[in-house]
Amino acid sequence: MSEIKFYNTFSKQVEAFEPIEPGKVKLYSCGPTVYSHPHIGNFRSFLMADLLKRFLEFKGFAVSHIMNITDVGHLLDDADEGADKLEEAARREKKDPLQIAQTYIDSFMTAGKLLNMKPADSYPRATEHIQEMIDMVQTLIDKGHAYVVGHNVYYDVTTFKGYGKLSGNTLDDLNAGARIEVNSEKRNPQDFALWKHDPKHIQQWDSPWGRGFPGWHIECSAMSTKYLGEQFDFHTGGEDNIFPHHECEIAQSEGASDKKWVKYWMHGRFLMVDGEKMSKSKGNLYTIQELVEKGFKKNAIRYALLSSHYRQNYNFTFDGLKGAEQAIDKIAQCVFTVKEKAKASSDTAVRSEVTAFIDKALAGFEEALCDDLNVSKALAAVFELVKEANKLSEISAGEAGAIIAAIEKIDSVLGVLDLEAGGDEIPAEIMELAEKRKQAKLSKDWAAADAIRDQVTAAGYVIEDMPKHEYRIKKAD
RNA sequence: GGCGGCGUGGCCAAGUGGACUAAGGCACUGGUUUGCAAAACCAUGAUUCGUGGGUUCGAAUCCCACCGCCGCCUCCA
Repeated sequence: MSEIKFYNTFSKQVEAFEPIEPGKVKLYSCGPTVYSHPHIGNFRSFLMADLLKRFLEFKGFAVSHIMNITDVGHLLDDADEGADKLEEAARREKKDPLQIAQTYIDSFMTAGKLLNMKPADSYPRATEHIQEMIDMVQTLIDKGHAYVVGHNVYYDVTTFKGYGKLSGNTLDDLNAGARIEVNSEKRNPQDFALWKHDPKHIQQWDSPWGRGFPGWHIECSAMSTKYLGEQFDFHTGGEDNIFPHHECEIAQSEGASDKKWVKYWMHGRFLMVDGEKMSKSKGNLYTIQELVEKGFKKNAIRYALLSSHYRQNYNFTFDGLKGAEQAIDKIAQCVFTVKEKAKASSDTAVRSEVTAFIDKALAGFEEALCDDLNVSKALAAVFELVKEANKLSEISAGEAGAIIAAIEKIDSVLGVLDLEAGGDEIPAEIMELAEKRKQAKLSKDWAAADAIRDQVTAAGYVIEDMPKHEYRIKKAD
């Protein structure tokens, strides 16, 4: 049994995985900021966390998973000026910020369901944890990590010796970069806000420092501590979160607790579309719902976003999505065929060569994922299994059961097959046509059979013939 | 300017010093099968891993240079 290894952004190395508490894993994922519909890029990062979680569960760990919802806007820039995005959206759509947030939370949840993401144990919302944030800010002030200027509170980065360790930035480098407009209130240009006062802000709360709103890093520190404790195993996010967001979170959490906070940091690389960076101006910012409306299968979207390594830029294309549909169908087809072939059998015996290729595939699958979630390699093992299974001309009931159990086990991690749903939903009239065609074929009326097939094709379905006049109907791509 | 990543067959992608005479998927072509298709199976495709040097008995894998692409350096998954 190979050991589980993950690349840790903090150490910049692949490390052997050892949970803090045996058998248990605590996982925190940076979730959506709900001022717009989440897009495929956001979901690539969320799906990385989903894959990690499903794999750890596959390996028998009890996983506690928390994903925050950022429903309070961030400042646009560190000069602490400008509108925040949630409030901008609220003004644009002439709605209350919380209404805006709810709209996009719903959108996020819908898309997550379409992508067959396992729900987190809890989705804490920033606006419901203001008190926890205030408490943590107070602790940081008491410990000398933070200071108050008027109605604002800042974190003094020079008081935290590890600042910059995650991102590789040093205070000097950041100084040299100096894109930062110097805010004269701060002791150091790199200091970041923990609590801000701004009368223009719509969302405001009372605090010991006056009415205001929390800085945009404190929510993750406060909420993760509340739900997972002062130390936990994994923190995931997109690569852009590394700096400043996660760097600042470490300074806050470790500054407040004086304990090593997160054991493994995992960050997904950005997704590109047609070789270009995704952006609104290029019009290549797709949402999951849009792709489903375009007729792409939700499982194919999941497969596509998941099928390349999370530390690799993934290039999203419609051709790639088509390919993903084909690839999933190959596995689904195999399951169907195996069941069909074993239908008449009541033999529970399993030949040793069948056991052998099943075991080999499962071992290969598991070993690949143990290696820092090498999905591409894991998928190769799956397709070897499919190929071997397809080669069998006779399959006993026992063998079919073993093959399908293996594929189910694999899909508990991949989550792309809809095994319990049994494939596409087929309308009754299409089922009738298929049955008529079968009768036509039995009476060797090929012209009638072909005419019916054309009719079915025109309706957007495909009939695939099986041995003994059986058939499978599926939606056309 | 500082830091980091990538470039493998038509497309996606694994492999990071020796059984690589380079997985797997998609697409293509030929064959088997089929009433004809589809699906499935078999076969075929990189003398080669961005380009040029170098190290080594041996390099896709290490080093140097160059070219191209991507990310971070206080909005961003």
